[in-house]
Amino acid sequence: MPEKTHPAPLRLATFLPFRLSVLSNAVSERIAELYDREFGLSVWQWRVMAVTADSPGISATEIGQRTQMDKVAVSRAVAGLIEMGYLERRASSDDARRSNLVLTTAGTGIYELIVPLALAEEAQLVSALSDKEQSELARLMGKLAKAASPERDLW
Amino acid sequence: MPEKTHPAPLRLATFLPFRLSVLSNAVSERIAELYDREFGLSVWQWRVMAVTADSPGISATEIGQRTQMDKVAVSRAVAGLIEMGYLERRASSDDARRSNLVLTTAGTGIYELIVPLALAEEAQLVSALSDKEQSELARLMGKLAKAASPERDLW
DNA sequence: GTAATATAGTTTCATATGTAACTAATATTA
DNA sequence: TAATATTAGTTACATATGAAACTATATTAC
Repeated sequence: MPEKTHPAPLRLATFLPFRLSVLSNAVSERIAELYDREFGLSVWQWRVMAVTADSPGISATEIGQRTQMDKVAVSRAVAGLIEMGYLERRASSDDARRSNLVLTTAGTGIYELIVPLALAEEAQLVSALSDKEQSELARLMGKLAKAASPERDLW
Repeated sequence: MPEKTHPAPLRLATFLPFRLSVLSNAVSERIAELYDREFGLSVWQWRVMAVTADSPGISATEIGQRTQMDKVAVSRAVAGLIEMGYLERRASSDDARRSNLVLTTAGTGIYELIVPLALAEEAQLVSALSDKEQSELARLMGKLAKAASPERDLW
């Protein structure tokens, strides 16, 4: 008489999507502490600031591509930052639909305040790993990202 | 005359919290495709089902601990699953506040349908890595999780 | 040059989520 | 054992989010 077949078990604790999600949240929480609690910025506002600082005059669409945010999220983050006085919209000479975004002086100021704190927090976090382990982790994450989303370049 | 000091630059694309978040989303999306599109389950309902399948009679509080969900999220996921007929609430004999949750026959049915699909998807994803790389990734993630959240055990 | 199509970005609306307040039951302590 | 504090879980409210519709401009096809 045939045995009842046992389906392959699934333990959440070893299931990659779950582990990644929990780890990502735990890491983000620590950094968010900085820009959120200290400066009232959301993750998205923080991302927008980062790419704008890196590429002044960037458009909302480009921001979306670089941050993996959709255009609505970008629009809202930008609106918030402008309201706070950290970001400025400049008319584009060649295309009236797009605008060129730049950090204001105030925006640059708080951005430059946050960056070293964020980098320090990150450094402290990864200091649990050796240099070799750090680069190995980065490499493996890269491979996985490509496997998960071969169509678009994740970063 | 002193040079203007350059603050350490921050490139989003190499910033760990960003990379983790984007990777986690990309991976989750692929699996969510299965339980969401096919069966109309949210991530949280799926997590609740997974731990309940693993531990029939579990309480909402325990579910929260195992899934890293807060009690409100658990409450809502449980309510939804009950409404869909996948989960059943049983009175606890010794403590009238808590209830013992179990999957219904229907719930077990669809859970056992999803599990092999989810595991197959996960397997396909990590097949981009060698066995050695897979276990190395798991190990490094574990170390990082402990560093990010030493107080509570993430998984 | 004009009609049709596509793109940049915003707004609207319905739903999801987090925080705090709440209810009911149990445990503590005096 | 009565009063107080804790715990399990739900509800209410305010805010965040995603999808679709919309506005304005630019591009393409004819």
